[in-house]
Amino acid sequence: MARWTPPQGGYLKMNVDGRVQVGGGCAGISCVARDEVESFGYSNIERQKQRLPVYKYRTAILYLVETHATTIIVGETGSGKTTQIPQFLKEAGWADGGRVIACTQPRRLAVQAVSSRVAEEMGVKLGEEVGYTIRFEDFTKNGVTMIKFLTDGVLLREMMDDPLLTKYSVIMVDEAHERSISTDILLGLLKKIQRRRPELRLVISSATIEAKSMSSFFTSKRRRQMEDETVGLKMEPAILSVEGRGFTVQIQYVEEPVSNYIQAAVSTILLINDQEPMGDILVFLTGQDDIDSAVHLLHEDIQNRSKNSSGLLILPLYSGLPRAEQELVFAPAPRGKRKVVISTNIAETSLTLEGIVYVIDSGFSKQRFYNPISDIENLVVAPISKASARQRAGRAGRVRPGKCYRLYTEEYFVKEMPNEGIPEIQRSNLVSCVIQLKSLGIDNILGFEWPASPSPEAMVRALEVLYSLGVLDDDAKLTSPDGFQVAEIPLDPMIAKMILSSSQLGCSEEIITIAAVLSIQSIWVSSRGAQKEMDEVKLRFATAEGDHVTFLNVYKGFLQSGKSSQWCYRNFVNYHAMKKVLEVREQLRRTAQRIGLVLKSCEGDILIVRKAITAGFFANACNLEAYSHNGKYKTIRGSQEVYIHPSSVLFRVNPKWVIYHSLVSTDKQYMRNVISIDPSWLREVAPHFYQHQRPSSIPH
DNA sequence: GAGCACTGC
Repeated sequence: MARWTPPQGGYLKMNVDGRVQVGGGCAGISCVARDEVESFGYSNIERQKQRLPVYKYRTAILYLVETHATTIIVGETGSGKTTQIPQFLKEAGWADGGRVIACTQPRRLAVQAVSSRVAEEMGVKLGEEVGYTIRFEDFTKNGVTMIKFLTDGVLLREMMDDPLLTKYSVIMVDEAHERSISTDILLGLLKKIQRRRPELRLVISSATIEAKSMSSFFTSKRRRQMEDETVGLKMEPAILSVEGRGFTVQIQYVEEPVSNYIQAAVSTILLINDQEPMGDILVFLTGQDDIDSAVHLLHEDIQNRSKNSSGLLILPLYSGLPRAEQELVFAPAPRGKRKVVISTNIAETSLTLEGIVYVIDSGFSKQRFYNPISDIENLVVAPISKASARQRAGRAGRVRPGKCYRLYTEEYFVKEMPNEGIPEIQRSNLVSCVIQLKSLGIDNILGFEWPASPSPEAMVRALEVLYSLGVLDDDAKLTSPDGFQVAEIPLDPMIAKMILSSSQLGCSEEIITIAAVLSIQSIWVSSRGAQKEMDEVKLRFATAEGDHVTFLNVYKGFLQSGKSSQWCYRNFVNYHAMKKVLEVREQLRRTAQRIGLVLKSCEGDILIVRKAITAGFFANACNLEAYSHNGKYKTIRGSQEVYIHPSSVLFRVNPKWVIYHSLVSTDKQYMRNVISIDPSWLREVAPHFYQHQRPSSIPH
């Protein structure tokens, strides 16, 4: 690779816009700051609690919650809102009489971290007065737990049994500014619940939320009317801001737009290393490729100029990295070395690194966009929002005053960068979301009040897909039993439908294994280095039927080895992933039994396994183009040009008819996880879907 | 013969 040329005669020129107090941050984890955790003793804890900014708002918060149906708390990093507000509420009696205070988080890790911190502060055992629930883990005790932390996804599942969430007196929705799909669905549903349960209190908490738009969402004419009827309770939300406790972060912008942000990032790292006092550097790039080339450029520089940059400890960070390598970023740098973490968005919210003093922000991240017309989700590099930029900058001010180098101009930041990102619900396939609402009895999906409405096209497309799966009827109501059963299974409806069919066909044990494997990222060890060797090992499990059947062979081998980690290591299989497969599989078996499915093995009759897969994924059927030399397929439904991904066991095998699990779009559309089928099955499992196809594409 | 931002049930 060519050596980079430093732009503009050496280094980027930065201008300084003065000192800017930066907010944002991961409230969940950030409240458990190191200085708080490392001290002992009740009085010490008490003193620390009083030092948190939120402490002086205690009375105000309790008053607002008492008198308002909804209270919006805008709190910056380190304000203490997540750990303290539930305790304030409990002390004020909101958990009396067996009622429970709930606090939701978007991520499992945050739920665990925050709940154990709160249990420690209250001097109780986790799982008693303070508990938590995430998928696979329920540390709560009925009648004992007063404060319960949970993911918003778990709370949505709870609504399927108890639509009005009657055991909760207050529900605090934390990190609402992240606008995840679950958070948005939850907010829409909570607004509805409030109409039926005026005594329920909501606390919406977030770092950088546009509080006014959230407030207007929770305000409506009908609500004002209720206000008159419910004496003393204000329906219009209260808004309270709590300052953070982060350090000042000085922001620097480039004077001219940069053409290559990877090179710009690399030269900025070297600039910091030459000119700035010690302190670790965190760089935000978009993905694995960017990160790898930045790491490469830096290593080249170290070799060429050995002196200056040899003091750098360069660490990549992204979710696909093997666990051990990921953990390196948490270890402090050796004496005299400066740590440089080059990361994706994972360091923006999910992971918190201590000791970062300098942040370099490329201004971009990878974001998912869904096209309802083609029904394809794409991952594209897109500009971030001001809210994200502030969040990234805030990562530099956790231990002492820091600096953030933005690789874009101040003018761009002020004039062009959007204030907030597009909520996930407006960028996603809505199939799961629609069936969830249907199962909660929301019949008029198109009339549902969202904090941000998804496009009608995406909504209609989701309804179509669910109709074709036979889980919605002509009136868009859940069918019985299929629709209700699919809604109960905590996976994508197409997977759920596949499981239902497997119960009828007599291969549910196998299909549940396949469903578990498909629901985790990858069961293979990621190793770009030993690719050839890995491909060869993979052939041991490969079958002509396709990837799904290959998964069955891997699972079988794993069980026969006695679930051995050595076996996994030898076979390039990710041991942690396989443990997860076992866990998901167990949950699915329990769910299947609960909803009355038949658990049965097909004893090697793979044909019916492929039929069951077809029953869920018939919409992803593709036909190899006649006389195609390069493995070109066309989707039957949309005549999209697609290819088998080189990681598939069917790559270069190119069966005439295939079904894929998902598409990845790069220079071509690649099908990942592919299985060969007999086209006659398509009409068998989905006659309604295939009867109106063009004559040329009708399977015979 | 190529590459997967991040979550969650």
